[in-house]
Amino acid sequence: MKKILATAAAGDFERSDCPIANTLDLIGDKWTLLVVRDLLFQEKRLYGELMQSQEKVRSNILAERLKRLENAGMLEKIPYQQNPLRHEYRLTPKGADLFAILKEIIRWGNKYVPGTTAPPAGFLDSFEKQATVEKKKTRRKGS
Amino acid sequence: MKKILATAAAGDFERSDCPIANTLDLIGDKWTLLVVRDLLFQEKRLYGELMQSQEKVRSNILAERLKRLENAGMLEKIPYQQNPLRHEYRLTPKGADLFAILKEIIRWGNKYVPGTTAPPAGFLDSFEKQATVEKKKTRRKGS
DNA sequence: CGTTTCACTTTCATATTTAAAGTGATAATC
DNA sequence: GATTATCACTTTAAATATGAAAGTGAAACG
Repeated sequence: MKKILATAAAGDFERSDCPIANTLDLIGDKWTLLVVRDLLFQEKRLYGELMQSQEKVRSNILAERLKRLENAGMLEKIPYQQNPLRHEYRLTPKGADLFAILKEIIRWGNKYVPGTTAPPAGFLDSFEKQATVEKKKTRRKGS
Repeated sequence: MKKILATAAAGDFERSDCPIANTLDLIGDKWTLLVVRDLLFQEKRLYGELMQSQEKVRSNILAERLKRLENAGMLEKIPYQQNPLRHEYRLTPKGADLFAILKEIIRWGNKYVPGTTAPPAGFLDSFEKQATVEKKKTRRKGS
């Protein structure tokens, strides 16, 4: 009666030993990298915040992607209160390292897809190699 | 009786103005970038060659992805003989520019997915900014 | 006690993917 | 010259994933 929740990514055997194929098995869809984008660039931490994306991700898809990212060790679910139990999501170094991929996707998109907005100058640089470092204090509650 | 073949990518309206979202609408799946990989790094040009991928792409998927890439202006289908009409596939500059994204995906995969093979040293550099330049002559048939 | 909010989960219709077989135009073999 | 093979796809049917919407449980609010 459970549901095994083993959508590849887990211990299913690989399609090949190609780093591209294996990476696509983890992030090769239309939503995963948007979640990472929000966690990384928008510094969203809560489920409700992640639901606010411009692309209107559906609740079931978001929940499933968060679970996948967590299972793959790219995301951590950290409890920050009891009653009701609530947690925040944070990228691990593995997840935050997707930054380099995201950066090139942004560059390509801005160059070839008309109408896409470019991040303000210098914006990406600020995430360059410290993406996983704590932001300011640990900042909670008050935006 | 036709089939409109308008799987997003075409003139469907966008999810947002985010370059990541828009790029994912073009390449955000498990196969498209593998096709680009073969065209770019393996220098495959024919349908039959592309079918040989380690990941065993299905014929219908390959055909559909080639069509999508072509519709999106990332790929050109160039006839090289009549009777029977045959063509080769070549990336346009837009398609070849996916190189930067691929390179970061390879880097990430090699770093975080155990068992993935890394390209030989210097291999990627040779594609750096001349990815679209004609390779050698135009080489056909032999080799 | 009744209504809200938050963080999901469930359900169900639709869309995409997988797997496998089929098709049409030649080219090669018997 | 009929049979078989090859290439480049297409079609079909079943399995899986996604999209849209409604539902759930545990507080917190009024």
